[in-house]
Amino acid sequence: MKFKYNNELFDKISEEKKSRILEAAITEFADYGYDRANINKIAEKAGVSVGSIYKYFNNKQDLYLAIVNFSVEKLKTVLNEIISSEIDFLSTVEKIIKAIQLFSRSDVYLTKLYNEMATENNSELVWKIASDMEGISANLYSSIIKKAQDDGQVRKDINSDYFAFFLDNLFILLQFSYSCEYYKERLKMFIDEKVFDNDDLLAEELLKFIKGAFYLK
Amino acid sequence: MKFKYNNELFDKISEEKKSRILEAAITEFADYGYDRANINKIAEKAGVSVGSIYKYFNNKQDLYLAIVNFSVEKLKTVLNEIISSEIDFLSTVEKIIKAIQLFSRSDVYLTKLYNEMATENNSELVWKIASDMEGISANLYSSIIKKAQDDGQVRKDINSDYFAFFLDNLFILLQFSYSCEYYKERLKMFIDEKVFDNDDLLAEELLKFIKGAFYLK
Amino acid sequence: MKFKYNNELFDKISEEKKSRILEAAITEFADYGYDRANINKIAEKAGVSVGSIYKYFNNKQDLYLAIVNFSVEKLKTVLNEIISSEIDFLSTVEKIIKAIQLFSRSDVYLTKLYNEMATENNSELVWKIASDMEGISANLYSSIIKKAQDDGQVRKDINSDYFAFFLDNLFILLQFSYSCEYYKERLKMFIDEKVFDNDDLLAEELLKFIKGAFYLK
Amino acid sequence: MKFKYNNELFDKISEEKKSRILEAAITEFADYGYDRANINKIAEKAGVSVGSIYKYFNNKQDLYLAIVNFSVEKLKTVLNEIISSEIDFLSTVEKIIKAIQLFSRSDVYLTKLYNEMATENNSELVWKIASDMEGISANLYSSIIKKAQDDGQVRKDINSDYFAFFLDNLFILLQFSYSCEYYKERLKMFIDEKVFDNDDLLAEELLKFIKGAFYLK
DNA sequence: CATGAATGAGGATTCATTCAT
DNA sequence: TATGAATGAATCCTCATTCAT
Repeated sequence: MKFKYNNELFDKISEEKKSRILEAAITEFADYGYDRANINKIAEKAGVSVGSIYKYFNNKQDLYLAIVNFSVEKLKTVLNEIISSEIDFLSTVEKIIKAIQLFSRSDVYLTKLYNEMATENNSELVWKIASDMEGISANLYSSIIKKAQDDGQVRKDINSDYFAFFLDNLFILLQFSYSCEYYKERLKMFIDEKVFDNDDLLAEELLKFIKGAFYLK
Repeated sequence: MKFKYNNELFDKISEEKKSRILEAAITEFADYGYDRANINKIAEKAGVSVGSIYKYFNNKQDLYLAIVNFSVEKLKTVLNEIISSEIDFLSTVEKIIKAIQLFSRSDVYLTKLYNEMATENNSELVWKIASDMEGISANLYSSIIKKAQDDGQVRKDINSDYFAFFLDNLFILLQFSYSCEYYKERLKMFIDEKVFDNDDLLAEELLKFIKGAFYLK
Repeated sequence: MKFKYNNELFDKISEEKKSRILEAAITEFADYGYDRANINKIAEKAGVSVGSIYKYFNNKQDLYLAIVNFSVEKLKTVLNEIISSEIDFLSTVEKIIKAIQLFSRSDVYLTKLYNEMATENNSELVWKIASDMEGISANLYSSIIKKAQDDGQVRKDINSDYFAFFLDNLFILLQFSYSCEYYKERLKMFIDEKVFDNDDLLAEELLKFIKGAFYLK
Repeated sequence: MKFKYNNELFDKISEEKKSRILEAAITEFADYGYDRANINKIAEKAGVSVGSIYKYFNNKQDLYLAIVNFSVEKLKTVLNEIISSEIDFLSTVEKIIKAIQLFSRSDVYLTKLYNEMATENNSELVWKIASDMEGISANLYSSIIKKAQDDGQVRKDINSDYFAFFLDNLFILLQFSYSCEYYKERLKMFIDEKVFDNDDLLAEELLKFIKGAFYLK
């Protein structure tokens, strides 16, 4: 299913203006959270009028959903590239971990936004967002695992859906731990202050963890 | 380190009134998030005056931190009971999983609150909260793993700190998946609508996942 | 030094609207004092929204400082006209006395405001206001006196700075005595109920007082 | 006329408790002004309960009036001592100036309070306060001047009531200039930063000013 | 279409005053 | 009489949204 949160007018403006608006919105929402984010400041940062913002998007929530959607698409692209490279399961996982580390460092705001979004209490909004992510990880991981099981790379006595879920859980918290203040502090408390200086070690241990879980020889 | 977010006056009032206020606050903060939570409504729900709330707590943030602290203590109690029961590693993990499932169902608001809290953008606040949780999971899990390694229950070629981190990640997202709207929707997408009707299956698969990761025979 | 307490937006609106807002603010602040003055009431009186007030001025204090500044400018204009008329010292003093009497009657609120302002306990605010008035009386009177000394109109065995200060003291309390409740009551007690019916007598006696002090033949 | 602003109960408590309450109130009112003064803080500072304060005084305004009254009495005592010493006019004035300088330095709060009080906008309150001060300066100065005129010390072509008023104006602003932030800044602008290091010079010049005004040979 | 000034409802916080103990 | 916990009205300020130009 595909949702559209912007009005037609937004489709017509220049790509440059579009991205100026999206970037401004992502930064503001990620920095202050949904509630404290200020539409007037977003307009100013983007160099357009508030009036225009409201011509492009019906309201604050729609603008929010639009950028969430935008960030999801960006993530999908990264993941799809990895998946389509047709390598073995473990290498795929390793690539994903590295990609998350890279992505979370460069696109901090997108991950913060994801976390912010997941906290949203408005249930209608939650449903819209969750649906929006549909298929992205759930089906993706599940099918990779099934394929790996067929190939004999992964143990067969596991439920691929549940294991896809656990795998994604590890990935999600990895992202948060690289982007969101609270989870960063938390990671430091588990390891130490210097944990962020050694991405490879973390990747290596996580891979070991996952490898064990999936019973890879 | 130990913080105290309420004023002395709060210590003096009846336990019944205390819990009325804490419950009202937890519900409000968990339902609406920090920003949209309304102190006046909390006071009304708790059956006290706003003035009293501000006699007990210096401001909205302190009230918030107080209930976070309160929920952390509640979690600690549950975990400590399990840990102190001196059983083998795998049984401990199993007990924790079951406890999370139970706790998350009964104390939905506490977990929602945790999620809400972890999203907070105010960095000073984040630091206070994170410090507050110090030792709870980080040291706890790490030491259990180390002990299990010494006992020969768990593989020795892993870094106990990192594995404690991954383990906690799985637990945290398990909690969220039972309490927070977004994560509930997400879990449904990974498995199906009926996933919440079969807690045991989820527990079983997660245990299998962790067992594999920790290389238990 | 020159301060600006309003935002640019305020400069752009119509003179009519500007003065509606300033008048409303002056009246409210002078009637109730800084603390009890109500921004919402000011907005209502001025026929604009609270939001607009806060677009024009950053906060209550800035609005207050803006009108203080405004009233100072008004006073300066009156004084400068008198000074620049190039008459002898005693005539200048006489003109100032008459001007104060006139001004205090017509612009009661400005003087009440001055008194209110001088009472302000917030020291940062006090410094801003005092600096704002810089040069208005201090340098003005002092230089007039010096010039009068050079001309032989005024005795030379006095310190012109101190005498300027004493002179201004007399002027300030004259203003208060015509505008502020307390000082009005006080004046009545010194003279009688009908003192305000005979401005000329007061002016005449004050002139006599000052004339003696400055040793004019 | 004599007013009483405290309830009978206040008369019965120990002098020590009385003065603890009055001192606390004077400090608070002078520091923060009538509006921002906090009755609960006054009670705490004085070491009594709020309930007691409200047993002793009907409300905030009455407590305020009571301390104003108290401070007036203190001033009266100082002035009466000077007046009753039966010296010549100029020496009396000199003594008063020195007394003001001394008093304003030691009892800063009383003078700040006077200024605060004089700004009060509530007209009923103003009338009460002004009446309270009745006779203190008005009649006092006027009669001294009349006596000095009879003695031939002071010129006879002046209205003693008006000149008493001008004289008191100079005294009042002298007090303010030693006690109140705004007037202190103002004095510095007339003279310089070091003006407060040389009380004698100021006294000398003021005496010169007054001497001239009163035509003393 | 774009602009950006104007709107006004909503919420955290304070503090004079009361009253049960 | 003394206490001090409880009350709740009152007010500054923000910001999503509108609409005249």
